[in-house]
Amino acid sequence: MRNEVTLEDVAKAAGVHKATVSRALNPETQSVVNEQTVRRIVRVAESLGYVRNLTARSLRVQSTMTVGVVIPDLTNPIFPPMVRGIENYLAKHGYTVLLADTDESEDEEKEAIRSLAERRVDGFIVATGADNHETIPRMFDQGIAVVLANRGAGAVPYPLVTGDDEDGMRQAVEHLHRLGHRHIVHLAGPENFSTTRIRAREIVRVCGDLGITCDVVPVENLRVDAGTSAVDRLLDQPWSFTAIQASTDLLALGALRSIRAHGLSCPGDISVIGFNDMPFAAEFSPGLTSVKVPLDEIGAEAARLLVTRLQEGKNSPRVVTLPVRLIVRQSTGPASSR
Amino acid sequence: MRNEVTLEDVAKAAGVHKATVSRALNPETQSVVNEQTVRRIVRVAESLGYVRNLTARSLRVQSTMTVGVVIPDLTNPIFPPMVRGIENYLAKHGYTVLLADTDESEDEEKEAIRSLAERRVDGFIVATGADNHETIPRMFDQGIAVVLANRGAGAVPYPLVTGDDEDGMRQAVEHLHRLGHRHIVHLAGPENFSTTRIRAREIVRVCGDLGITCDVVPVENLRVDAGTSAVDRLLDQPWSFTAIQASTDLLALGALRSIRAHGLSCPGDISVIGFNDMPFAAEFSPGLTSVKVPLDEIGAEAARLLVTRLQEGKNSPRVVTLPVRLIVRQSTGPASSR
DNA sequence: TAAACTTGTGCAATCGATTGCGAGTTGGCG
DNA sequence: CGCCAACTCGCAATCGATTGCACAAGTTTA
Repeated sequence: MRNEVTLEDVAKAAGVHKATVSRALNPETQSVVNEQTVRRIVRVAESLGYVRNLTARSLRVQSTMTVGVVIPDLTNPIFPPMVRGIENYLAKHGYTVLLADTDESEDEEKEAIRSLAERRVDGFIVATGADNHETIPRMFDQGIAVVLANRGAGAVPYPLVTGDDEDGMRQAVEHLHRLGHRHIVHLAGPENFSTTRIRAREIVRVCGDLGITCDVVPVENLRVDAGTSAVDRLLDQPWSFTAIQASTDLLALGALRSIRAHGLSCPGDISVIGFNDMPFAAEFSPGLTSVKVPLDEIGAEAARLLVTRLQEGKNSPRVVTLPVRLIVRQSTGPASSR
Repeated sequence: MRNEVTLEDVAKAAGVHKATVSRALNPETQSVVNEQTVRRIVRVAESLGYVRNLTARSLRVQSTMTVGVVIPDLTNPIFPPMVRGIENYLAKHGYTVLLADTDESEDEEKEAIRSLAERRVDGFIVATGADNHETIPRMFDQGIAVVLANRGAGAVPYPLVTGDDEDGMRQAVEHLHRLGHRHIVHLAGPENFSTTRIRAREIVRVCGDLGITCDVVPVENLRVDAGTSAVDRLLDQPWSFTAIQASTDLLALGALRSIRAHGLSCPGDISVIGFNDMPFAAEFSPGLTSVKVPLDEIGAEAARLLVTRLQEGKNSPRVVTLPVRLIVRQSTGPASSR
C-alpha cells in the first residue's frame, strides 16, 4: 500500500551496493561517486519511484530536520502570521514544522512538548511562555534547543524574539496625549505573561512622564469576551476616562463592542487603541488604531536563531527586539470634553 | 546535549532486558509483564528521564503517527479554524500534524508533499485541491491515504469534506430576493477550484429560478485586492446591480473597500454578502452578511475520516457535506431604487 | 508423578539509511 | 616495470525500539 521502494531495491536494480546509492542520491556525497553511475542510479531511482525514508535517516544521523512550534491557539489571529514566518524560513533550510496548540493550559503544553520531544524534533519555537510554567526551565536543563517567540518565560536564558513593547507603548500614549487625552484606561492581560506585564508597566511609566492619569484594569485572559466584560464593568459605573489602551487587539475589540453596546461612540465618546495590529484590524468598525508588531518577522527571526543554533551550535543573543510602529486609524480622536 | 537515555539504559538500570522495558512501557503489552517489574521499570525510566524515541519506533512499526496537512496559506483566515479542528481531533488519537503551506503554487505543493512523504506521514489532509494539479491523482495511484478538505481535486476518488455550497448559495440568494434585489453580481473565484466553481454554478441556477439577473464576474485569485479591483472595474462604468455576492469573504471585503472608495454606501447603495463567515466578519464595517461554513467541523471530520481509514483500512464515503447557515448582518439591506 | 499449561523474560532479527574503513582498479610518473 | 595516488565502490556496524519465538520456572491437571 505504501511506498516500499528502498535503497536496497534501487541498488539491486542499478547493479550496485546500497551504500553507493545512498551516496549518489545525497548532494553532499555525490562527488565521490562516478558521474556515470550517479546518472544511472538517479534514473533507476526515479523510474522506481524511490522516495527517501527520513525516518530511517533520522535514526542514523540523530537529526530529524523538524522543529516543534508550540503556540497557545492558532485561531488567535496574531499566530498565523508568526507561524507563516517561521515556516517560510525553515522550509528554505530543509526543516518542516510540527505544530501544537496548548490553549494556554500548562498541562496541554507539557503534553505537547513531550509529544514533540518523542518525535525527536531538532528544536523548539515556543510562544506559550509564562513565568510560572516549569516546562521550559526543565528543557533548558536538558540542553534542548529552544527559541522563545513573543513571550518570555521567566528567567530562562533562552533567546527571546519580540516586538519593542516599550517603544510601542510610548508611541501609543504620545498619540493619545497629542489628541488631548489626560485620563486613560489600560486593559492589562494576565500578570504571568511577560508581554502583557511589560506593556502595563510601560504605559504607567510613560503616562507618568506625560502627566496622564492611567488606570490599569486587569483582564483575566486575552479573549474578546473578557475585554468586553471588563469594559462593561467600567461603563456601568460613573467613569471619567476618555480613551482605552488595550494590551491586545482582541481586548480592544472587546472594548469596541462594549462601547457600542452602551450606546456610546468610538472615538466620539471614547478612543480605543490596540496592540499588535492583527490582520483585518483595519476593517473593524471603526478601523482600529493599533501598534503594528511585525509578527511574521518575529517568526522568521525566531526560526533564524534556532537554525543557527542547530547548525553552528552557538547560542544567540539573549533577546532580539524588533521595531514597531503606531498605525493610526479611526478608533482614536480628540478627547471628548465631559 | 540531547536526551540520550535509551531503552537499553533503562533496562540495565532496572536489571532486565530491553525487550522487557519496551513491553512494560507500552500500555498495549504491559499486561504480559509482571506487575512488580512494571512498577520498577516505570520508576527507573522516570528517574532517568527516559523519553521514548518515536523515530526508532516508526522505523520498526512502519507508522509515524503524524499526518501531513497541506493548505494554501495559513494567513487566509479560513484555515486556522480548520487546522485547529484537525489538530484537536488528531491529538486525541495520538497523531501530530506536520504543516505545510503552498501559496497556491503547484510546484510548492509538490515540494511540500514530497517533503512530508519523505518523513513518512501516515496520511494527508489536503486543502489545496485544484482540478488541474497532477500531484493528488498520482498519490492515489500510489495508494497513499488522503482526505480532501474544502476543495475537491478533479476526478480523484478521495473522500472530500466540504460545506454545503449549494444550500448556502440558495440561502444567500433567497435572502437578497426577499430584500427586493433583482440584479446582482457574483464575484467568482478561479475556475479550477471546485468550491468557487460550484458556487458560481449554483448562484446562476438559483437566480434563474427566482427570476434574478446575475452577472458572474471572474476574479483571478482569492485575495482582497483582487476583489477590490474587480469591483473597481464594475463601478468605474455605468452599473445597475444592487447587490454583490462574493465567492469568499475576502473578496467581499475587497468589494466593501471598493464601494467605500467610490463614495457609495453599503448597504444603502449596494448590498454585499460573503461566503465562509471568516472569523471577525462580524466586526467589519458594516458587519458582513455571510454564509457560515463550519470550518472547524470540516477539519475535525476530515481528520476523523483519515483516522478511520488509517486504523480500519476501509475507505470512507466519497463526499461529506456539512450544513451551512446564512448569518445576516449589516452589509445587506433593501434594494436601492436607482 | 509426569504431562500440559501459564507466566515472565530473554534472544535476536528487523525496520532503512548512513558512513568509516578498506580493497580493487586505473593511470601517471620516475 | 614498479610504486603510489586518486577514484570508485562494497562491507558491515550502527541508530533505538519492537516482536515472534524460545525457554525457564512455577502451577494445574490427569
